[in-house]
Amino acid sequence: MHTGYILDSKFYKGDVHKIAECLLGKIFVRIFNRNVLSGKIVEVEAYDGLTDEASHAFKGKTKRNEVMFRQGGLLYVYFTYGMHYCANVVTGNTNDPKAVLLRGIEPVEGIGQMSLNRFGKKSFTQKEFINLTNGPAKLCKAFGIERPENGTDLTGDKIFILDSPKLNKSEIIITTRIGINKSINLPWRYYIKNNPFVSKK
DNA sequence: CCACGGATTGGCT
DNA sequence: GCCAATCCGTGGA
Repeated sequence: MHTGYILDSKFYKGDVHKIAECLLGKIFVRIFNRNVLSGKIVEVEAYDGLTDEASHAFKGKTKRNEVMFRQGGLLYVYFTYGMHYCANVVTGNTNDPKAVLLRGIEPVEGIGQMSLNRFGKKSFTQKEFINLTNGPAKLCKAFGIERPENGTDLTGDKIFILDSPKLNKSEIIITTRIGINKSINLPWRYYIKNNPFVSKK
């Protein structure tokens, strides 16, 4: 099944930017109805509720964003555009609202189930394969992540991330975030060069 | 109370 | 490239 250790609470307590970059190449795992769904993280963005106007937490704690204000190592799931869920890894300590948005994952295990979740059918074309998880809302759909998963402890046994060797600097692109209107010049987006499951160039 | 827009996606021009 | 879909949080009257 898997190799590598489950990332522990210490990992998630660190600096959000370092964690964002470190998460590239690691394996995101969800146990879904007894099935193992997993994939390699290939694209992320960092959000800092204290200094970053684009962060959901910038204006303070609300019912929606309260998970971001808790300890690092939880999953922050939010609902947007009336139909989509997106998932973040919460980092840092209590009342230090920082998180890493998962924007692209390369499927590894449970691909048939992911297709079922995403398209309502088990088989898929080559084009649909890329389309399974190359976006923040797409990957949530494929992994079956919705409102009940908000606040899930990533050091538990339902959703967790497996360690993997550190990537080479030359494999990583660092650039500005996408889909936002504020703090648009911060270079807080990280992705793996040439990976087809990155949402956009 | 109402209007507006969103860390997106997919379909159509 | 443009825009509708569709819920919900936020802000102003």
